[in-house]
Amino acid sequence: MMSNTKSIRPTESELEILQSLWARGSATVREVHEDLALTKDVGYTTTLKLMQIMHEKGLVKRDDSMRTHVYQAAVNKEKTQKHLLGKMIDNLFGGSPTQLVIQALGEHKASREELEKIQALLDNLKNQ
Amino acid sequence: MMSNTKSIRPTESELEILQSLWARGSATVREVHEDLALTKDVGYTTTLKLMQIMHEKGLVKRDDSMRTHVYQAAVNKEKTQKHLLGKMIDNLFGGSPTQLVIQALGEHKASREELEKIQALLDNLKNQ
DNA sequence: TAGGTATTACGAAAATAGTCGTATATTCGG
DNA sequence: CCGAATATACGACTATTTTCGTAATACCTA
Repeated sequence: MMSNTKSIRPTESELEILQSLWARGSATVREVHEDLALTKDVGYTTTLKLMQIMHEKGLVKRDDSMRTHVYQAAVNKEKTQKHLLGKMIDNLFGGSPTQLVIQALGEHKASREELEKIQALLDNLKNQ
Repeated sequence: MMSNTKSIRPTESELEILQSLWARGSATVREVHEDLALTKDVGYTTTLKLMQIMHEKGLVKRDDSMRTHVYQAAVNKEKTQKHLLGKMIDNLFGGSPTQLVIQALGEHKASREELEKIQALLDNLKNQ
């Protein structure tokens, strides 16, 4: 194996698009654009252009056998999360994932249900 | 109160410099540059220029009463961490801090001691 | 004190991101 | 069949970030 050594470096805007694609599975430019338009004011052709660039970069795949192309993320969501999380841990938390977790838990509220989920994971880690 | 509504947006390079300043407390351009030079290949005047720009932006303070200026971070480390963490949660984890915590815990090993620290925090959150 | 070294200031180039207008092609309703 | 709506391609422009060369100045030391 050992295929994905190349570093994943989506930009801010590219991440927004990837989120839409991850959520939808596959989508047209228009659909993605409608997602983006919910939170920011941007032109359709801008979204189109970005997705074309992402296609060149290999961040997305597309089926262009139809007039309306259908896109999919070409990078795995969890891998990307892992990658960028690792970068943030290095860049901002002096390499300590724990520090990051503490900050995240301390600052951003989680529901009881979510806390239980984390507890379960934690138990699991402790029994190893 | 209510002073810091302005958004903290250090770039990648600026973050590297901030890390050096946070670690050192205060430092000259040369010292910061030596830190950066450990991990990347960049010219001295580049570091200088960046720090000058950061000064204009208000990301760093400096004492220029001496010929050799002495810099300090002007933004709080924890605040910056929080801010960027929040952005990452939005951009990459669909707004769920729990997802981020789970990824971080799952992927990056923590020592037993660190797990205990997280457990303590978690207990605390649960009793509220 | 003269010459080499270190420091800051500054301008400008190079690289990267994000924006959109316009041209062209396709589809679809009436 | 025609016109409106919708899609892609593509170039160009703007803004931001990163890079560094060069000049001016201060410092140090032999």
